[in-house]
Amino acid sequence: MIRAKRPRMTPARITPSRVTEGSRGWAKNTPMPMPKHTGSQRKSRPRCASTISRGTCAMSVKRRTLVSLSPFPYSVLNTCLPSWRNLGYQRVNSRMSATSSASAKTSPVVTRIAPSPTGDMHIGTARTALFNWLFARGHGGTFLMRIEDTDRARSTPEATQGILDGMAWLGLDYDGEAVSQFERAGRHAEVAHQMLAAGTAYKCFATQEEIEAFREAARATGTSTLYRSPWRDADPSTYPDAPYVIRMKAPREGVTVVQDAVQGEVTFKNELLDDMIVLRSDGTPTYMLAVVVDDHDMGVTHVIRGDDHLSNAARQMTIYTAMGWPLPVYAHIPLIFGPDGKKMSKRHGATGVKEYQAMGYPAAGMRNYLARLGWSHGDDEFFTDAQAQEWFELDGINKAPARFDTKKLENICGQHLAVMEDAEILGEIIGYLAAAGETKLTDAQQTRLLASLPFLKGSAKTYPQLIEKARFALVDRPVSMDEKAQKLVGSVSNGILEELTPHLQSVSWERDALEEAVGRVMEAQEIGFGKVAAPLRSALAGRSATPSVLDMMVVLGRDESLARIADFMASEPEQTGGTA
RNA sequence: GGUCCAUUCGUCUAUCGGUUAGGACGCCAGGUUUUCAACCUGGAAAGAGGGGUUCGAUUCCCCUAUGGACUGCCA
Repeated sequence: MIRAKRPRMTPARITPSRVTEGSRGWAKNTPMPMPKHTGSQRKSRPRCASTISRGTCAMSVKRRTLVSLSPFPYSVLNTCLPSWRNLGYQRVNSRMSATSSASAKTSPVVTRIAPSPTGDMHIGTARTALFNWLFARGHGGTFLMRIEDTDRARSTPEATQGILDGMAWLGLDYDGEAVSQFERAGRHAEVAHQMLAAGTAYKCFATQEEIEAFREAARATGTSTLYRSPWRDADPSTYPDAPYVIRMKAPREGVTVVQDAVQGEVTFKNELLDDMIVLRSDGTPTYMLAVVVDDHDMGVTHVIRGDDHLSNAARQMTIYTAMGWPLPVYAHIPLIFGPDGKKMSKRHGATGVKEYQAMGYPAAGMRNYLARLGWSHGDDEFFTDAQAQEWFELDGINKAPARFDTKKLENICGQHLAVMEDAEILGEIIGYLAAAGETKLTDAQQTRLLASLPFLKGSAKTYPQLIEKARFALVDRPVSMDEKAQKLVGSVSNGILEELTPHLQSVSWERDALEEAVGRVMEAQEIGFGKVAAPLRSALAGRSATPSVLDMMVVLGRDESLARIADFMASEPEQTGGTA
């Protein structure tokens, strides 16, 4: 089945490939990409329309794959899926249950990835993005991108670009434009003041020094460091003429229950929740406010994020309550650990998405592995994007953190490489070489590489491995020999090749015919295939470990193959030692 | 310290009260072979510990241990 029709947002104006130093990735004061869900739009918007214009070479190849592998009619999905109907959307808070459960049943899925551009895109962020992408795409929904750059001191354009590049590499296409959270500060402040006016938030004039002093003392005496502002119920007539922050007037009694699609029902005592700051004394919003306002304004229905945000969810709910907004479905997914069970960090080697691209893992394998890390669909290990989209559900996500296992990543990558289209592989190799800072392939090298892929791709797991196997096709004459290849050369090597040459010259240059030619030498000399292959291998590739000698000759062609054999015989006139 | 979360082969996981606890990666042993891989066959390998509930617990509850997250005018 072809998923040619996919609900799309307006075509992207900012694209990963087009965002460069001069361009921040979004326009100032652009409206939020509010999803418009109508049946006709869903049916009439071709999925490829914006993707082709958006992509790099590798991307568009990937996209075509996605489309061609695509799964099932949208209508089927809506009828059989949402497990969240039973989980996240039923609010304990009776005030909200009416609105939220109603919207859960009628509104299509909208998810988002909201990374903060303060460093390289973490592999865990990539997996969170993947889960959101899979969920949205599998449900005919919308997947949005928001850059959480409200921390002006730590946010950098480079990191933003890195995120967009990482998403592009992984083939995680989002709808609409990337949204800058910082650009929306005005709207956030507006909401803060609305809550202030409504009395669900209050001005707090405590200085940072005062609060820090309080915490210091609390730590010293071992009491709670939770700050209780004296301004919570202060008479406005007593307000000083001084900078203030706006804090939520959070409930202090009872409990807040987070209905989480992954974690289940998680209860927090309200007395342990603080009156979090939503607007700083300089008038800028905090993350806690911005994330809620933006998720609401963007129409996000499902918040799938790392479980380090679980307790934040309880606190953020007070903003939803204060504004009377329906809650999204929460799904807090466990973090990824390193092989030693500790949080994935630099100590474990690569943590950045970019690094994985530079190590030469195919993106499809990366997606498959990352999806399988902490999520399962029965015993399925190897699957296409289309299958993952069809199968992905929140209740398939594990609650326990999973460890990152490079061996399994490689294995999955190898399986994907084996079934990928040659042109797609070539495109990704070009991307890999660029990411790794290696020299580009010449046109001639690309041609030979492409010709060798059909028999090479089944045995490599990563692009560096593939390139190593294709080395024979990438080098120019004269072919230099390494030590091991040298050792395979014996005193009879030249004799064998001398005898082989006329047979090769007279044969039609096809695999079977070449095999026959080798066979004639085997017969005449009464030796096995290996005996002939050894010097031939050294002559053709200059290495002891190579693809099949027959395959190599086919790829190299008659002239090049014979020339390499002639080179070999000319340069090794006095062979001695080795395995004669 | 407090709050919250987690715990099935080394690793990723299946199981949704009754199974000889299944699969995958990795590992080991064979096989195939034109070198290296790949591939094929087989094998070893698990319910953290202790209490309950139940006719019956890996599965439900409690405690302990261990690991993790949060506890900012960071996100």
